[in-house]
Amino acid sequence: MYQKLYQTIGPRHWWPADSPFEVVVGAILTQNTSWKNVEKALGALKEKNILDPLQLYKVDEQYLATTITASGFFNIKSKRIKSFINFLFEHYQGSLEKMFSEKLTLLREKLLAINGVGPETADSILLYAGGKPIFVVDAYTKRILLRHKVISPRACYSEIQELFMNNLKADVKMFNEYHALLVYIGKYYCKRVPQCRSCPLNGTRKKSH
DNA sequence: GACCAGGCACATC
DNA sequence: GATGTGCATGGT
Repeated sequence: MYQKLYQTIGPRHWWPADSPFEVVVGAILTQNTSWKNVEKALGALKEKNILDPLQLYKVDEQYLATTITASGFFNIKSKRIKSFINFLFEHYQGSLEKMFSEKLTLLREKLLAINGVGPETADSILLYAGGKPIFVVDAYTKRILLRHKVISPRACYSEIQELFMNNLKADVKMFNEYHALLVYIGKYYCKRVPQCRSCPLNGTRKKSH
């Protein structure tokens, strides 16, 4: 799959960001959110000159929330960005470089312990900001593998991640491109299946309001 | 107006 | 442990 994708589409030059720190913030902002909206929020942070560890450490959580409204879930994401920043200062004097000098498995555990950082966010940070050999699994990855009947609908994150990592050599460049290519084709060719409006099973889920 | 987007935490059973 | 739900904006 990787060879075919890479040969036909070519390198994706991921992650789209000017710095490793921007990758970290983007990884939190993009949780269940389209990248277009994330770009707006990142632009607003740059506009206010607060897209760096120290500025975000000093900034008020409420002010941060109003700055990133375009990305949606802004109250919760403001809290999550603050959680990460506090972690960064508490353990690494606000330095991403120091953070990434930590042993990979230990750092992953520490990242997962931060409120608001789950497996995909942690792995995105490790691979795309830290250049660590870890495979990122996202909604597109799961959906594509599901359509190709490579995994079961019940497959969990670690199960899918191990499928890649146990069968491929730990190559940062390849992991980077592979995931980026999956997202690229997923956006165009592997959309969610539309629900059938007339199906009586629809509407069983309560509408939020 | 409904549906969707590069998740995650938490309540409830 | 599994399942359901809130979080929210902007594009189609």
